[in-house]
Amino acid sequence: MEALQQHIKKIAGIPAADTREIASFFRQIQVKKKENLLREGMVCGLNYFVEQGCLRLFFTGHNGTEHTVQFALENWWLSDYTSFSTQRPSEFYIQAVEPSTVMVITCQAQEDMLERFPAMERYFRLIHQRVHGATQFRMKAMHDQSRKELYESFSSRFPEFVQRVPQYLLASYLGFTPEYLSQLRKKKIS
Amino acid sequence: MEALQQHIKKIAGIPAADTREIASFFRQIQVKKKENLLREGMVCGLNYFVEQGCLRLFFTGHNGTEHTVQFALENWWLSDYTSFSTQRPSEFYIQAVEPSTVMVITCQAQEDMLERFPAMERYFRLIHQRVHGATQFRMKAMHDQSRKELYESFSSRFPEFVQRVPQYLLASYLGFTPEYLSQLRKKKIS
DNA sequence: CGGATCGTTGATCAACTTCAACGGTCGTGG
DNA sequence: CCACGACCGTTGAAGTTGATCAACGATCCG
Repeated sequence: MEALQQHIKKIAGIPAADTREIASFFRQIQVKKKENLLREGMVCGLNYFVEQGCLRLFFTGHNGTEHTVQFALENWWLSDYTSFSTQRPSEFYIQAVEPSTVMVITCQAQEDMLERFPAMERYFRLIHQRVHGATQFRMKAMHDQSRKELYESFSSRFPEFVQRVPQYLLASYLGFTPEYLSQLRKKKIS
Repeated sequence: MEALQQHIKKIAGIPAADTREIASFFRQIQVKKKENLLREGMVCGLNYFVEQGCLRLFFTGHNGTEHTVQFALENWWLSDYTSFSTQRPSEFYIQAVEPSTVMVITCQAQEDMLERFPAMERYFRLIHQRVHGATQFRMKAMHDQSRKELYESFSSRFPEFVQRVPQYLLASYLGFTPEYLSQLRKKKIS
C-alpha cells in the first residue's frame, strides 16, 4: 500500500492527499509461492501491482512445457491485458514465484478510479509506454544474440534477478531448455 | 488527417470539435518507399501515426542483417518509445516499407497537446495497453510454435499483409532467413 | 537493354533439443 | 529430529532444426 502510493506519486506526480484515496480502490492480498492468481480459460478481471515478491505470466505450450512471458518484481504491473480489456477468457496463467504481497484492482474499480482521478490516465499511459519501449528492446536482444549471448548479457544486466529466480524459470523466459542453460553455465564457469 | 481524427474519436470518444484542434498539433508528411524517418544514433523525437501505407521499426544485428521489430500499417502508431521518452539516442531505424502518408508529432508538441486535452492521455493509454496485450500474444505465438507453424499461422491470420510485404521483410520479422522462408513455401504449396 | 533487387535451390554445418539417468537439497510428515 | 519423497540442477549421447554459403533465375525499373 505504501509502495503503490509512492510509485504513483513518483511517476505521475500525484499528491499524497489523492494517492491515499486512489489506494482505496485496491485491495491488498498475500499469495503463497506457486499460488495461481489466474488460470487459462478464466477471464482476467484484475490488474496486479507487486508490492513485495515476484509474479510471472506464463502459458503451457502444446508439448506441455511452460513458457513464461513476463516476470513482475516489486513496483511492476502485471495482467493479461487483452483479457482484461475485452473480458474474454485468458490463454495465460499468473502465478506467484515467491510469497508476495500484491495490490489488486478490478476492471470496474479501475474505470471508476480513472473517472474520479483522470490524472491516473497519465500514470497508466506512462506505465504502458515504458513497457512498450522495454518490449522493443527485448525484441532486439532476442533477435540480435544467440541464446548463449542472451543468457550472458541478461545475467550480467540483472544479476540479482538471476539469483532470485530458479534456473528452470529463467530458461522458460529466455526461450530454451533447462538442460541447455546448464551447459551454458558450465562453460561460463570454466 | 481524416484518419487520425476518426481514430481518436473511435478509441477515446473525443468529439470532432476537439479532434480538429488536436490534429493541428501534428504535421502531415509524405515518405517514399525505403525512406528513413529515424536512423540509429539519432534521438527519436517524433511519434508517428500511419494514415496510409506502411512503416517498420528495425535494427541491424552484428552480422549486418536487418531485423524488423514491428510493422505499422494504417491506423497504427510507431516510435522508438525509449528514445522518445528519454531523449537518448536510438538503436533503431524507422523506414517506409511503401510510399506512405504519416502524421507526425514532436515530443514537446505531444506534451502541450496532452496538457490542453487531458482526455488524450486516455487515448494513448488505451493504445499502449492494446499494444501491451498484443505483445503478450505475440510472445506466446513465438514460443509456442516452430518457425514453420509460426509462418503458417501468421500468413493465415494476416493474408493481406503477407501479400503487401516482400518476403525478406516478413522473414526478418518472424526471425528467420529468407532462404528458409522459401523452403517453407515450397513445402506448403506441394 | 542492362543492372540491381528479390526469390529459389541444394549442400554443409552449427546450435539447440530431446531423452534418459543420476545426485543434491529442501521441506514435510511420521 | 530423522527419513523419505518431490523438486531441481547436471551430464552426456543422439537427433533436429534452421543458418550459412554460393550459385542461379526472375522481375522490375531506369
